[in-house]
Amino acid sequence: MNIQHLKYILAVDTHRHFGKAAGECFVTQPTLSMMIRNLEEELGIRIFDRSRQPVIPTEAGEAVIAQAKVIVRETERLTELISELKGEIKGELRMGIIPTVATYLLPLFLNSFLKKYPLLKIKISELTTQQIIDQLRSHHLDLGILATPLNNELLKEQPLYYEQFLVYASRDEKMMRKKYLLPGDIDPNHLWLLEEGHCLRTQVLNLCELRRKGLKSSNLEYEAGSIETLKKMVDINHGVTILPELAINELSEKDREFVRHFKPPVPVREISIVTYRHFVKQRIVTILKEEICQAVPAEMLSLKRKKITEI
Amino acid sequence: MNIQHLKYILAVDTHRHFGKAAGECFVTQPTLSMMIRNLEEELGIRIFDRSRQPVIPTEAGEAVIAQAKVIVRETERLTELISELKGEIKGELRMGIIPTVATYLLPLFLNSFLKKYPLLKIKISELTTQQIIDQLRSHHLDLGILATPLNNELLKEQPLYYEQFLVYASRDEKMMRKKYLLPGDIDPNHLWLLEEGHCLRTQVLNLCELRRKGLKSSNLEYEAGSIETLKKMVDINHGVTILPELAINELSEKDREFVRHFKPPVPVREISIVTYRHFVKQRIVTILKEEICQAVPAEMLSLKRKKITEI
DNA sequence: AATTTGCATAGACAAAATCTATCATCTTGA
DNA sequence: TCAAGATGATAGATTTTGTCTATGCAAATT
Repeated sequence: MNIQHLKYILAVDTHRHFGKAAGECFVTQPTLSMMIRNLEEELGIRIFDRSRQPVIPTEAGEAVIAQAKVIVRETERLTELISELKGEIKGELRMGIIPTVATYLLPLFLNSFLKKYPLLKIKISELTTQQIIDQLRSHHLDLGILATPLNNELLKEQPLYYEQFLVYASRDEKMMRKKYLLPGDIDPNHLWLLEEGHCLRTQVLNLCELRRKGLKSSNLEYEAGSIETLKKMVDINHGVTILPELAINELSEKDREFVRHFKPPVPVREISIVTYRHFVKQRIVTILKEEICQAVPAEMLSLKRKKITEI
Repeated sequence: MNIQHLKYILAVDTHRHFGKAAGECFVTQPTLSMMIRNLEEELGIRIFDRSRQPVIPTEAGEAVIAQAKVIVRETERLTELISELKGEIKGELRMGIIPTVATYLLPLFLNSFLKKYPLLKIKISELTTQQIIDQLRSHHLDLGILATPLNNELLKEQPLYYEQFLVYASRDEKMMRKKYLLPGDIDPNHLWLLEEGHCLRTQVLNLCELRRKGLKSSNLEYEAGSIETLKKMVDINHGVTILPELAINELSEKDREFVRHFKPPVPVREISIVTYRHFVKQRIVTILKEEICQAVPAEMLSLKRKKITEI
């Protein structure tokens, strides 16, 4: 039994067809048939039932295929590891990123990063924090970029930057007369929030020490799906919202009039690269980290006069 | 790269000597040298530093060896799985068992079990509950026999039997005049306990609703290392102790005078076979379970008029 | 009945793994 | 210091394994 045998049975399992499976393995159909028959003889069990069309795995075959998948996956990890050890920056990097970071961070570094490492294929998915954690665990993602700390022993967090929360409000909000605000200055009944699932929503609730109950219900209940929408709600319907620093940087000169800072130590969210414990492409992560840290404003890299908001 | 290559590098890593490693792999030294050189060329990295004696892995080699171990281990699991699928009862079964069970349970089934399945090699270690859980997780054990429930999602528990707790006390204990006892009848200051680490100790403390504080300290502090010792302490120094049912079965006719039952529902401990989630030798476990259930008294198999004591 | 589809078989060939014999280098101790 | 021993590398022969092309056979389809 060798790894090739296992790849053959996985291909047949996938295609349920010897000819197509052979094509995927870049061998002829007789070769693949022979190899699988040899393996079945060596193991002493039948893996596929060829009497039915399309072929299906036997009951025993199902179990063997499941374990074969584990082995093939681990050999792939070995080749990734070796590529990593040789300092090669290539292959595939599957990245999960929370939406409230993605919109503003990706444009800052992605293009130059792709140009610098043309052999690296990057797959990005916008996901919630929980989805990222799940998919790191199931090996569907290599790394996540999200707000930390997560307090999960199986995950490794490498902080990237600390992003201020800022207040964006309409002119008629009382507090807008002050220069520096405290969380208590915000009227919870005028506060626009993101919809459930966004960790930014939870952080804003924590920051304002609200649990979102006992609030007066107005004639409009609306929970925004993006930061862009939050801002528009303030522009059109008045009220107040809390935006992350990178979103502010994109505002026009005129809109910045409606931004107020918190009083130091300013509340921030910690944005980190998160990987699973035994992750092998550590070098790629280091490079990615450097690239991002160069792309964001330098003052965001330190924690001076800042205070991390829990998720 | 194939599995054989990986086994070769693991052998060299183990022996730090090409000749000995070749012997372990049942090939000649030139074959092994050649294979490893081929692999190193294919991967493009040097795995062993042969300039030193004995040979040592390079830094990169250490990482490759670690991942190779994972792969080889998973292929071993595949062959175990296949053996299992073929209904063969052979190979190695590494079993962890808590001491308070081992002493009394093993003699009941082990000999006949070994005779029935001569191809099965059984390795038994007496370990604490925590050690068993750790070693199941690290794959150093295939299964554990211990008191449950453990409330651990990664582990699968298959209850074997429910073992009564019984009181063994010297004649001068007041409660010995009653026929059926309640936990409250036991004088905590006269109670002999096993040393820390035994789950039986914890269960006895739970049963008597003690946390072992606020007790008068006598001029003798002694925590026993085995049930046999507990009994002797009662015999010689008077007092009371709590023994599991199987230990009672071994007492002489005379000693049984000093045994009292609890009032129904009698407190019991649940003894189970515990395996790790993806364990493959499920059939062997089934057989073992049947064998044990035949060996213990039939009335221990049901939970009727019994109540499980938490650990 | 003829055709197509899908897997198995046979024989040839090429690649690989392994063997025996031998070499090169380094260490050790008389 | 130099021969002996230990250790790994190299060379060439041989066996084993993997793969190909060509073809066979059975079942499904037209």
